[in-house]
Amino acid sequence: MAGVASLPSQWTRALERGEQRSVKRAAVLRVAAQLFNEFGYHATSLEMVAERLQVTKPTLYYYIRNKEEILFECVRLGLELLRSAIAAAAASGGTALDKLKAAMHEYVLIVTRDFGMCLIRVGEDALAPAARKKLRRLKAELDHEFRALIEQGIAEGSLAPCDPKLAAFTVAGALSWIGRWYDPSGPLGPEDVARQSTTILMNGLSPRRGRLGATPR
Amino acid sequence: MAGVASLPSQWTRALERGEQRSVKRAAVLRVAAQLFNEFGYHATSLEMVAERLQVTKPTLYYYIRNKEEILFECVRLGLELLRSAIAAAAASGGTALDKLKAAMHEYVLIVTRDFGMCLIRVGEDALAPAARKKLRRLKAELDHEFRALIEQGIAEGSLAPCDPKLAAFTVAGALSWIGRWYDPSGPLGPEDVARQSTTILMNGLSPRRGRLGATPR
DNA sequence: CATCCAGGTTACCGACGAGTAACCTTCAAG
DNA sequence: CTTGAAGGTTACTCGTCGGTAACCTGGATG
Repeated sequence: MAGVASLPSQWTRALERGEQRSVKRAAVLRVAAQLFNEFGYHATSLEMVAERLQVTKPTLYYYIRNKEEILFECVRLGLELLRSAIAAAAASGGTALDKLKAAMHEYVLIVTRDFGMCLIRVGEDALAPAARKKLRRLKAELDHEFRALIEQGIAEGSLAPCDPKLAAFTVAGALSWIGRWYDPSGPLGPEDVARQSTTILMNGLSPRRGRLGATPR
Repeated sequence: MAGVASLPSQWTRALERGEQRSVKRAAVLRVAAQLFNEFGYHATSLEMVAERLQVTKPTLYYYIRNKEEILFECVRLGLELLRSAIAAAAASGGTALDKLKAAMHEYVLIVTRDFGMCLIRVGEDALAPAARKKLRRLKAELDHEFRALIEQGIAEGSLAPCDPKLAAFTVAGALSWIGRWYDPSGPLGPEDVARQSTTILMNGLSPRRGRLGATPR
């Protein structure tokens, strides 16, 4: 902001305009995501999106190309959030177990928020094959990173040996599903849910003998 | 069948007609569920359903009232299957842990099939409030039975102490999610998936000390 | 043989929602 | 002061889809 103020006025104007534009575009995406989460993609009309933004439908087309692009971007943003969270966890210090726990925690925080929820609740099924393929690719990358974390943990002995593929699916599934039922206006905070779910997934339902039993850390 | 053959012909005729009718109705529901699972509720037109059944659209209205009824019935059937499976598991002998394992196994088998998958993938969100409420109620019952099984296990010491509500959500979530990615034409059989997922959920990702560690049974 | 009806058809209606065309307004720039 | 573009509006098109009306047909029934 301060640095921008010393530039030629035309530039700052242009920048401000550009910012305004992307800010508003982001608002369109966020509101759309919320409505998609509430009513589903097909049951959400662009008129509903426009109404909640206090504008008329054609205005939306100034910021987006079409309805599909909205969904694509929402899902892409959700995936991007997850990807960077997992990457950050993987790049942090500690054992693979610690990294995995951190990743799982962040995962929950994301799928309980607009774009992450949209990724989970709506999905990319409504999109044309080309767009769907791109998102599937992103998903595959994500799964790969997640699985790598598990494999690493098994290799170093901080995780129990198991099929990494199924383990990744199971864990990601349990965490993803939270995005289906979680209600931000409900009694449970995202942090609580994250903590408890990850604990259960790490320790399992069966009781543990020995002093490792009680929820570690 | 054999008993029916000795009845007056009018009766058997009427019965046959009635059977025909309900058989065909079931076919409508099943095909619709498959299409819903593939394309989503709103993206599936009744014409598509009719086409796959080799009839025309108005014919469908001889067997069902409207599109909403189809979805309602599909989801209800899915829930009914789950409910009876869990009830059967709960009524079986053995420890609560055994019952829970059995219930989880059956759960997977159901959500990888047409109606169970429809319950998971489509859900009741597209329905009018009244119908939605009924299904929500069924879901709540289901959750209750599942949770009771967990509470029972904790009480008798065959399960580790934890919040039964979150535990039920986490486990049911992990298992439900399978219905999202499972592909019947893929390499993994439902049994394999069920076995591995339940094992992971029972034992957790963290390694277990002591001889209980190795995947039990 | 006339009739009735289950089970299906063709042809249509009405609503709704995505997307577009053409127009209006504000405001910075020359 | 006019020009031009950003940002928005009203009014429309057009395809699709849920649902209905009216009609056809074959076989059991009296």
